[in-house]
Amino acid sequence: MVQTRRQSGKVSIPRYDEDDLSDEERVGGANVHKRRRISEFGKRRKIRRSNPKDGKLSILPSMPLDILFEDMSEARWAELLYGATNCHLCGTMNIFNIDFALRRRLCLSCKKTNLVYSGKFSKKFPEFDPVILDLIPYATISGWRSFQRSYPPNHKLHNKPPSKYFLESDIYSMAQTFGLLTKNIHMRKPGAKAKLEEFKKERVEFVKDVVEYARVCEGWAVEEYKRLSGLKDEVVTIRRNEITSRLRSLGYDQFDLNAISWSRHVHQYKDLTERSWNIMLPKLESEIKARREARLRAERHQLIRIRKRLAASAYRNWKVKNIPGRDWSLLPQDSQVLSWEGLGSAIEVDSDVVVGEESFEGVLGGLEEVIEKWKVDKKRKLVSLVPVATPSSSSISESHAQVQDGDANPLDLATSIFICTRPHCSSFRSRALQPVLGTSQLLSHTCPCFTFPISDSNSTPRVAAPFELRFSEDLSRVAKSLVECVGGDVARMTMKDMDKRDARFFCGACARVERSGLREGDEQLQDEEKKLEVGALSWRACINHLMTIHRTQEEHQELSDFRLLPPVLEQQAIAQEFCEPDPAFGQCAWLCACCDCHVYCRGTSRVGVITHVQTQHDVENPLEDEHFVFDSRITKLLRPPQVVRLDEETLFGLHAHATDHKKL
DNA sequence: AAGGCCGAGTCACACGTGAG
DNA sequence: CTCACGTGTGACTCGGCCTT
Repeated sequence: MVQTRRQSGKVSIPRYDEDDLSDEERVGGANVHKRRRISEFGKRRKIRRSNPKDGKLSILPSMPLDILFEDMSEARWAELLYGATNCHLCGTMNIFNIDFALRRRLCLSCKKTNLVYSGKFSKKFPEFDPVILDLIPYATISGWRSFQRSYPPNHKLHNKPPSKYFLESDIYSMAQTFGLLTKNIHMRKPGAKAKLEEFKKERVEFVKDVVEYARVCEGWAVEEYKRLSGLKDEVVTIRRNEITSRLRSLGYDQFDLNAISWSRHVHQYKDLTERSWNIMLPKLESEIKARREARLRAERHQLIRIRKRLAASAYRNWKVKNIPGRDWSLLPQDSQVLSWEGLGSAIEVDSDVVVGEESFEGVLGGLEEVIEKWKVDKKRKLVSLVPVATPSSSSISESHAQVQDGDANPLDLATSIFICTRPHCSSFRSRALQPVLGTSQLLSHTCPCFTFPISDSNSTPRVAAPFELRFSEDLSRVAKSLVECVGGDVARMTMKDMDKRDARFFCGACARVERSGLREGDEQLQDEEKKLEVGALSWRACINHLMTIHRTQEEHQELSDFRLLPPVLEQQAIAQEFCEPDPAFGQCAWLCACCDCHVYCRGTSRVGVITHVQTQHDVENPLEDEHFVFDSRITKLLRPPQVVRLDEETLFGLHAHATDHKKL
């Protein structure tokens, strides 16, 4: 709880005794001592007034005093309205809310402790007659709310009369008077009963009038507050206009003056003096300077954005003119090209130079050479990542970095499998890392691993994005075992060769799990039933199988446990595949041949690719195999493998192979 | 369920103070 | 005397709790 100044002992509690202070004394009567006490408190209250006459009785006519009560003179109203802003009960300062029904300034704290809610009266004062509540003026706002509760028109409590809160001292005082009158009745004093009835009637009338007049006064107070704040706004506006006109005459731009009009030096409820002007001027000037710089920065930023859009448009036109659509995916990203210094220097020229699309056309002439160099460098970097297996072991000692261009492209080897480890990379699918296979896929990989353009020694080195495209030794080893299974030359067999061979493998690890399941199941199984069911996997599906099924499991240890199916089963699986409709067919194995002819990318549906060709390449009636193609590699990767039955003999072969492998 | 009670947190503004 | 700045505190709001 916050301690008030009175509570902390800084302020003594003033007395506010209505009875011993006459109206005359309140507004300048003979009691100098009391007047000084009030005026001292008055000093602490500093409600700013533009006109020194404000706050005196001269403004009282604006108060609706047409209904004046005998118990409350004009002077006392003036004291209530414009007197000290201390709480009339505890003396706390800065109490601006006046309760017009109670005719007192009361702080929230006093309201909380001294107001009695009518609903609690009988419990709090069981010995008092509840009738007396009708004889006491009441507040309609408690100390817990600064407004009266109101309900929407359709609410059942919409017409509920406001809650009543009575001042505790009023209750005691009324109880005393009421008690006296009833006592007279008990004493059988003549006319006592009539006197009580008369008193009650008068008081009820009085309360009614007080409460009604309080509503009028509250309305006036709201209007008065509005009027005063309007005056205040006027003063603030005059000050602001004066300051801005002075600054304008000093040569400052209206743009920047608008920006500082809400500055705390400007937006103040104070008259502008020469002294304050001299003090604030240097501060304002530095503020204006900062604003102007910020504005110029923002304008420049906006200009650069517009120029970048123009440059991007010029680059696109250049691509259309010079690069066949199918090679676009091999080009650097637009953002990379925009930061290329050829375009960059045209974008960054001074703001007053007019830059149009044609400003970039001349520069773009030199772009092709830069891109060619970049592509060569990119390929060289990737090739350098492909390790060369030495004859003695499968460990990596050298790389293909020095391989002559005449040799077969190492990136196309079946064993050259890369993985992009960048989070949210487009090659991510179903949470498992997706391998990046083949030259075109590698070169069109969209992650900004390769800085463009390649930095020459004299240019400033750019901050490169972390290189996250990595040669995957694990997967490469698996691919190597697959190549060996089909009797291929690991150093020469390319991905295309593997696709052409189109062999079918099965996963040894999964087969062993299947076999142990059978063993535990029933010892009495027939020979036919002892046969294992395994999936017939293409070489690409093997890689996929490993990435999705075994990547997180312990079997991961036995990476290269894929085995070639016996020729009979292989033929059987291929035949089954041929007979059964491919569920992936028509779904997501279609590629655009216009922008991505030989480049692997995520396939889409047939309808999707047709729409793409129509909208992106302006082909009205796209033709299959000309504008879009079906990529069977994707279906082999995605479709569920055909199930073939493996006999014990092959399984023993598998077992022997595995133990042999371990011995080696 | 209505409606008052009550604590906690935030905001705006008046006051105190010291400098010029 | 005027002003800037820091501080104290009443006003206000919100939301949960309690009573009727």
